[in-house]
Amino acid sequence: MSWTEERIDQLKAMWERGLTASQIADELGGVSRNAVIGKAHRLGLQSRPSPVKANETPKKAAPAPRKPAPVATEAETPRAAAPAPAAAPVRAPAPAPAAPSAPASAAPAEDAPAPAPQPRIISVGPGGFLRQGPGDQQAPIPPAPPRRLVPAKPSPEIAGKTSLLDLTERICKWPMGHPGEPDFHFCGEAVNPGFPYCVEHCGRAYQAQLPRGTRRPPPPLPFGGPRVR
DNA sequence: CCCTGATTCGC
DNA sequence: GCGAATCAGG
Repeated sequence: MSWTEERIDQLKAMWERGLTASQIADELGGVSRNAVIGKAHRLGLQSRPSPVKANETPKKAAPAPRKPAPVATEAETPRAAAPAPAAAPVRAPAPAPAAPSAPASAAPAEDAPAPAPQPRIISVGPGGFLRQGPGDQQAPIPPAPPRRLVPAKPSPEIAGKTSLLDLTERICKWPMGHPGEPDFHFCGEAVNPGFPYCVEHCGRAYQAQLPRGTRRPPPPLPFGGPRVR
């Protein structure tokens, strides 16, 4: 597979929607998770909260000398120049713990040496909209209407259920409900190793065939029959 | 173990 | 440019 313009668009959209690289990968198909990540980086899409990127401590030597430098001879250049330890990157979090009993209008503290620039206090209203003060209107708000290439919301009934997108090789794919119904989803249990279903549903799916003539209630099947749950 | 994203580096 | 291999945190 190659990165056609269309596939790149999908990648961008999904990446920006916060889907994981894995999800994106098997959604696009034909590419690996790594390919997706690699492409994303090359595209300049960058990092959403990465689990492994939290700390930026420049301590210690190179973290991953992938190439174990070919046998360094003793003639190794004497290294004495220690790179400047880089002054602490002045981070200005200014959490501004609003003192409960201190009305903001109170003493302006005339001699306050460093009245840390009070961070804009914004709040999030219902629907995720940012509330802003009257004077806060920031003109250029280009919320770049990202084209939804995929349904934005799965419908509330599905929330918390195992949807098609959640299926992996180790998730039970036994359908719950009927396809097309609003609450149709999948079992989602851990799979019975080597099977597409969990143990319970393997029991339903795989039943030894008894000799002909033996009257038995037909085994409940995933589809077709009356509701199976 | 599983997952995640980041990075490196041979192709 | 691509992506497997590897690293590293959760």
